Amino acid sequence: MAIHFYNTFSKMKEEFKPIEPGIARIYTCGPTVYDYAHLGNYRAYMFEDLLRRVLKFNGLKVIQVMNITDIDDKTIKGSKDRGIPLSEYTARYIKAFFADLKTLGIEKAEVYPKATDHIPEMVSLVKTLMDKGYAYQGEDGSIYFRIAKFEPYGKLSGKKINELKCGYRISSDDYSKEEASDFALWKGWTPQDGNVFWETELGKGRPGWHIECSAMSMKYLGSHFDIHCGGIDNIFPHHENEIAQSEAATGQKFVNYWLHCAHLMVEGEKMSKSLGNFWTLREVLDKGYDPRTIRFTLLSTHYRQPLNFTLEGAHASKESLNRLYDFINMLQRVKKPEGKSGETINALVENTREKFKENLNNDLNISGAIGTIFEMIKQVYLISKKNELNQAEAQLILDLIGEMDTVLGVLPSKEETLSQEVLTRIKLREEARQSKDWALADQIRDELLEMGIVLEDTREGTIWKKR
RNA sequence: GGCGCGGUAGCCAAGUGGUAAGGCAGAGGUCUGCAAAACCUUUAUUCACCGGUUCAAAUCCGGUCCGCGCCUCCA
Repeated sequence: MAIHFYNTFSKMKEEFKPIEPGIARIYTCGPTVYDYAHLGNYRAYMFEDLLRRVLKFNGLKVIQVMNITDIDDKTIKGSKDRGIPLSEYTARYIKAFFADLKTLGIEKAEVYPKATDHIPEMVSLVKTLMDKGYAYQGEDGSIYFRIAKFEPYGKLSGKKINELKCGYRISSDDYSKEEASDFALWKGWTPQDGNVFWETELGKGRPGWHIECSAMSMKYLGSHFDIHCGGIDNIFPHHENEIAQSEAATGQKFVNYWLHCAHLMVEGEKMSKSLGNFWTLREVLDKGYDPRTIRFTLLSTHYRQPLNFTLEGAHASKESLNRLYDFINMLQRVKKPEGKSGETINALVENTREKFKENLNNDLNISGAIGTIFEMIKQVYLISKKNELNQAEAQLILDLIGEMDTVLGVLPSKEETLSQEVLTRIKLREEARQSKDWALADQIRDELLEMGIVLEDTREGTIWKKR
């Protein structure tokens, strides 16, 4: 089944054809580790997680590279303000970042290169650009990319250089450029940088922001690879600049498919640090939401739609997942050896699998894919209601859900257990119910509910679940 | 101003030519000792608005209104 993605470059949905059959090489713009990442950042990483999972679901091997930007104005400022070395300052945020990824169930990329570990690669790339006349050194010692020489500049973002508003953030280094829109490949050392600098063939200084992505993606994925992702705000200037640097240096096409996700909104505005309206993962978890609920919330809206994050929405996600979990519990309790649903279940499972995949392969239509799961749930409940479901069929459905969860990643990783003490209380309640001591039975049920354990009395006896 | 995305029920959200998925929330009912879960019924004669194309439009075309993003920190 063909996979289609919306390519920012062509502004159209295109069939995905990997350069090397069977392998998808992906570069995803990662975090700048000057602070804790916020939910908006994680929306982007969640989208990239979905992308890699869907590719794998289709049987492709994925090689994903995600950079860690550990050198820029903000990290330098942060380390100076705290009076600690840059690497020590960034280490805590790198650690927090990986911890959050784990919490959210985001699969690890194959490579997480740090900018500071790749200075030689960047220097070499800048030298190539200088040799080819695409870069020049300004009076301030910085090296700039000569946009005027790269004719296709603007082809990703649809911007024309002469129409760009002049930046309002004109700093002294702008007087060293030939054109205001030229961007820094290498920044000459200034006193503000303190002891953060590298002595290289380009002089004393540090890399510009964009060059790391070109140097590191080419190192790990080759000079021409399949997919490059990021937030929509990276289209310009970041990705535009990456194309310019990379293609000017190698003379070949940099990336085939550019995928960008829309922003996470909060009360109608994008969540960002500069607006001060951001929530970290920890803050949301502290409001009592399960990590899987947050994962599902971030995942369940199509990546090109702005996602308005609200507590009401998180609640809806939580209840949706509960419906799924209850359904799984029900299937696990089916013990009937015989049944007469036969063909119906087989057809339903096949059909659901097909539609699920079809939706995902249509530009990662996760909302549609999730819809197919809940449609199936309803159908299966109707069949089970008539007591026509047997154990083998229940297992078939459980297997399908397990398969689909390789994409969703919302099922609990291991079975939950109760303490002996709680099990004893449940047993006591059973006895109370036998002797129709409803007061005691209800009291125990309320007691356990306080502890987050829900009891349900079914035909086959009492079952429990954690909520 | 330039470029881009969008407006579908109380909320979230699929659906790109064939007669409105799904989730949450609400109401009534079945089941239950009571609950819970599940099921049934119910909640958009209609997809921002106005024209047009078509046998047929939420979907295509033109226009209008509104919201959001980017235009050198940003996921």
